[in-house]
Amino acid sequence: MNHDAAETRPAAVAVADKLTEHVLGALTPGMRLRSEADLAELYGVSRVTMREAVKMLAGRGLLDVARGRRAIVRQPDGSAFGDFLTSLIKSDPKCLFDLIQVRRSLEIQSAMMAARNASRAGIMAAEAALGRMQDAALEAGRDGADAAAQMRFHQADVDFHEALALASGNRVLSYLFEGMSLPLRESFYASRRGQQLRGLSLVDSVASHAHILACISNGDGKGASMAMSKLLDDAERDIRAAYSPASHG
Amino acid sequence: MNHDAAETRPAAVAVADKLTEHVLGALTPGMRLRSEADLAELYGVSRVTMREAVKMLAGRGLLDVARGRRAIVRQPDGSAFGDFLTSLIKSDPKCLFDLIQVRRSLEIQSAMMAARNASRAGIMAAEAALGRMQDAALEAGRDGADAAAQMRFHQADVDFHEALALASGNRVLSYLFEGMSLPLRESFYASRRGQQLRGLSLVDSVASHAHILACISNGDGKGASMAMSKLLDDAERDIRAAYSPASHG
DNA sequence: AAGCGTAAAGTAGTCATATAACTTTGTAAA
DNA sequence: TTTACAAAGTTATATGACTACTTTACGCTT
Repeated sequence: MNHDAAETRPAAVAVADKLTEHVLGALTPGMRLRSEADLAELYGVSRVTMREAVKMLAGRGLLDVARGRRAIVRQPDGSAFGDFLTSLIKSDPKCLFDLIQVRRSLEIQSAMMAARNASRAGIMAAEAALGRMQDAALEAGRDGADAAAQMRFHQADVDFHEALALASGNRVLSYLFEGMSLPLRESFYASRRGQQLRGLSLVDSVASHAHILACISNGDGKGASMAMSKLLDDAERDIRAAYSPASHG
Repeated sequence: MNHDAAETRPAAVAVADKLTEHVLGALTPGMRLRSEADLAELYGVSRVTMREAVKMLAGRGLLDVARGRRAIVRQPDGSAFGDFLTSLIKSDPKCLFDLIQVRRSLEIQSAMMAARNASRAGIMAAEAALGRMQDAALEAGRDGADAAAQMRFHQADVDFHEALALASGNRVLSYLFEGMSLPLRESFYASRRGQQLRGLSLVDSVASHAHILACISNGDGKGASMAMSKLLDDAERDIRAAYSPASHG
């Protein structure tokens, strides 16, 4: 009998859906797919069509394809979300501020949950990131315009917040932060520019982060979330000041 | 000078990147791309390679491709995020609870901001969704197992929360809720099953939502966020009860 | 026996060409 | 003006060939 009753979708799309289901249902990250030729025969399409289906999955971030070797199933990560945010902000830069607000509430949640759930290893990871922040802050402090040190500071900053998300035990939170980190990098440098006019320095920022971590390791969720809230309020104020033309005379 | 110095990436990937940049930089949603043949010539690759590049962008959700008509630039929406969440939960169902917690903090943020920023039109949209919730709740109430009415209720529920996000003026929030709605649908039905054993009914849920909306239209952000927090606490409790084997005897 | 290098096989990447199927457009008839 | 239909535009799919890279296997050297 007829198996699909007038399939209207292109074969490549139909095959991509079947392949997606197979990848998600029967395969785990790191596993290799069969060769394109095998898959093409398996799904009853040509190699060209099969390749288009694979490319759609690759675009979605489900597969890693490389020359000469069979495609492998990707570990889930925040890049799909990050790509979406990047294109969104590129098409409407105002969304950067929307993102900053979203980040704020997620960070507060993250700090709260980390205080409740963090393991000793999780706290140590955050401490390590904090140490790297401190090192970079001191280096950047000696030379106010040390771009490399500022970059290291920002990376350590991101690492700190991702360590907190990891310590919270909430994987979705981790992926979200990972995805946000790239689009947010831009706003960081804007805020640094702003902070040269204003008060807060990198060293003060380290102290604020240290306070958050102290609350977390004491299991003080309320204190951690309040401290995080204040940290991000300050950061947002600096970013807005850096972007708005009103501040400087 | 030489422009690519031993290009190691496949041509399809390089072309996809260039096309992405072009789409994001020079085109707006709704615009049509040139024909594949034109693009292939423009980028100096064969039609096959060009099609693979286009398919990658389609997989990322940047383009809508259909047979016979040129590809059009998609309006940004939450589907890329939703696809990611769907595959994540499929590969690890525990992440559903992580998502529910993330949703909780975003909803609180949404309610708070809606109270501050909602226009009259935005509030009316939420009222309309609330009306549909009420209608569906009453219908479902007459027949306790009316699956169609429950489905309408859930859709209206989603509409209500998306209306709030829209009213908040934060586009990122809107996209996030849109993306979460599908993966969360599953948890809704689970909680309904739970609620047949427990107290809260659909009608009570409508009342809770109405209270939130009342706070928002009064500009009471604190009240709105507290009410939202309580609503979602109850919802999460029901969902956990429905999923855990411990509750029922 | 162990290590190494090279040949062979496996695999993804790219191309040219042909044809089918669908959409849009232009034109002529009602 | 509306409808019907033909023509052009465009995407979808297949076949076959060839290239370039990766992995594997085999035999040689040490």
